[in-house]
Amino acid sequence: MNLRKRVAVQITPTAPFNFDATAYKPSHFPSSDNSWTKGTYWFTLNFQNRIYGIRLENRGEIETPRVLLTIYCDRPIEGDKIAEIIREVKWRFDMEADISGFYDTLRSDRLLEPILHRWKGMRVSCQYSLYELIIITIVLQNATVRRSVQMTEALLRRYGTSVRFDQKELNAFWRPDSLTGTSEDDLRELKVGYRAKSIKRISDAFARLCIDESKLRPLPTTEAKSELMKLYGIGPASVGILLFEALHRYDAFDHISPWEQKIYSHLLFNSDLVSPSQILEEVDRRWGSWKMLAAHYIFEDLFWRNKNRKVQWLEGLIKL
DNA sequence: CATCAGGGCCCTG
DNA sequence: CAGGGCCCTGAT
Repeated sequence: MNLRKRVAVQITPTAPFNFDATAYKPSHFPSSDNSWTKGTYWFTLNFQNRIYGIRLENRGEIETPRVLLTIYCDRPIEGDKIAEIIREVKWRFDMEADISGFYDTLRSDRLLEPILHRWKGMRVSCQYSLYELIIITIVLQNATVRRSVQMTEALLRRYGTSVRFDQKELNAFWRPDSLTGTSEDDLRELKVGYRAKSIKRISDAFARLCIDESKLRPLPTTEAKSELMKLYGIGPASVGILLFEALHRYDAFDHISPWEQKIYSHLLFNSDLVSPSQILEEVDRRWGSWKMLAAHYIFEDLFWRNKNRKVQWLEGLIKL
């Protein structure tokens, strides 16, 4: 699919805004629906039954942010569509957030202080819709990163749409109702294993509008959480990711997986292994309602440093 | 070659 | 509430 029509709009996020740290997350596994180089981020957007290519370009500075948004489509883009896409993109990259309280409150935390400085203006962000992020959390379950990548790409190749725009070739996610005629066995052929059941049942739930992202966004966290947990295959680990990344709940931190436990044990206690409950108590005490955003800063900083030059103690804790 | 765990979750007893 | 089973893969 060739997306030849385009419209460009300028966006002004709230300051401080760190473009690259917001668009590109080194802790996330790579996938063919997005691409990043310093100052530019491309991704596909399956939105309101239409497929778009999006390019974001940094046209400002951290304290005077400006982003040029270019929308690509295979047909002319109407004005009301443009407005809705702008609103959606602003939301997904948390561009209108005010996190000054985060910096003010946690400035004096010894572990965070240098990190807040290095990554000032980084926001939680997720280029995906809620449904798409759910698929990501499903393929993360009980799998190494390499296998998660394999499953994602297999699904995108089979059910997604390949689009070309701005000399990029990326895959767009399918819509939930695209899997209506698909069986679990069809999905299993893509080597997703027992996750086929979750993918099928969750896609059906979204297709039947049993769950609606726009209704979930304004809900109190506890309610949003219980709605999401009703989905087959979504448990405590996945819901944490969803609440933070898709719904921007900065305090969504009440579950720790074994690999994260090792990292927090090292960072917070300088120890090999501290119990999850002790870690949860400590992050709540130190970072309060900002605890997941704080953890996000720490993880992205860690992964970024590890990408450039291997962090010794991290070796062996994360399997790729 | 076999065995096992890996960025969980569901179900059972 | 603890623990077994689940798909598949690469590591050992």
